Amino acid sequence: MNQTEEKILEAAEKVFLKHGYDGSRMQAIADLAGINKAMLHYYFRSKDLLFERIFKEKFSRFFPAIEETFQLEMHFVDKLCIFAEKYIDFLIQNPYLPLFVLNNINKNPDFSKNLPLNMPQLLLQSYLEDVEKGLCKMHQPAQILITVLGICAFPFLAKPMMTLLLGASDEDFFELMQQRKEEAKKQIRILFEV
Amino acid sequence: MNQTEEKILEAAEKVFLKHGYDGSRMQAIADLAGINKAMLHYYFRSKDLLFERIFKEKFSRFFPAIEETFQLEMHFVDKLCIFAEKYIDFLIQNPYLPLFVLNNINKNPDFSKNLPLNMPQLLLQSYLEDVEKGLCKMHQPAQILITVLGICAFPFLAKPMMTLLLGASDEDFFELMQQRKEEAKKQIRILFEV
DNA sequence: GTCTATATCTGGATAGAC
DNA sequence: GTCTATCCAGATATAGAC
Repeated sequence: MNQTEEKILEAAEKVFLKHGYDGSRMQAIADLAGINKAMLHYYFRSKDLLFERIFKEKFSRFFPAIEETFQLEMHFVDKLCIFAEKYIDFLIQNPYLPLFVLNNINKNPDFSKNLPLNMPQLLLQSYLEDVEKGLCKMHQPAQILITVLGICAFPFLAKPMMTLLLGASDEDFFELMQQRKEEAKKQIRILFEV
Repeated sequence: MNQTEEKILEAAEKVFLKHGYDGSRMQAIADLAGINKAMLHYYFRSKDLLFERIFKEKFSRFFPAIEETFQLEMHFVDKLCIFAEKYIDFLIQNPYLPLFVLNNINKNPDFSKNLPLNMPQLLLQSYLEDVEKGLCKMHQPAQILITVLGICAFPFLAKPMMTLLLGASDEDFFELMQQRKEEAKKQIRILFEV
């Protein structure tokens, strides 16, 4: 991959993440990359393909490295806590990611194959073991998944609303997210630990 | 407001909510309303103004009728529970609303005036009273706000992801949301009640 | 108020020189 | 590989008849 291609990808990522597919202009990407519009087509043929390239990469990163976490030898709730902390740290670095992924996930119907579909399985298995041992409260697995992801990801989805509601600056928000890591772990323990 | 105008608004709402501003076509709105494209401009001048009309209405409804709930005479946690149940019911009727509002909230910078900015105040006041009485656990108010809204709204933001991850149908999802009401109340009590 | 026809412009994509 | 110039479809918006 040469330098021009990389510059394009970098620019496309920024523009698409901020404005979405429909709101993005090839001209804007070219300008940001400091090259000509024709180059975009030379390297990626079409807007569609360029977008798909960006989306697939972002999508795969949105589904966090949950597998490695859940293969560790520890209690289910401890795994959830480790996951939450790592995930929030990741989202602090990529605050636009959740909204971008959720907006576009339904547009391309053939992304199922990229999905870590064993993720719910891994989670479920680890969960059931600890329920049996009496280490973990009984919940509906789907609700646990929603709840934990929500605790971590919702603040980033709601960032513009929150800064407005609370009259907070960007710095305030990121400070709040630093604290959110401890808050998340506390909540997870209260909710799921026996 | 005559019948044509209403049909347009109805159609515009559906199209904008589903495709967003950039992804929506005036032609699509006209088709859905069963009228001509020119009529849209006759009644609303431009796409921008039509969109703004829809967004403002949706935006004001996204901020739930929290005021009336929080003026009731009861404990803070009970208020949260009532709010959660009402709000999830509302979102079941308007599942696209959260994503739509969060996507566009940053685009129009002058919506601050429409904001129920006394909402955090009302919440805070009720909260502090009960903390003092020892009825409610100590938390950071901003974290409470994020958490409660997240418990209710995140599932709807994540709907496409969830149905994909869980291999669920639309019916399954709405069934899950019905159960979410009880789950939400349970979680709120565990998290915030002494 | 409602329609058809049309003007105008924007933006993705291509041709072709270098 | 990189650029300039250009094509062309599609979208908003308007003109003008009825």
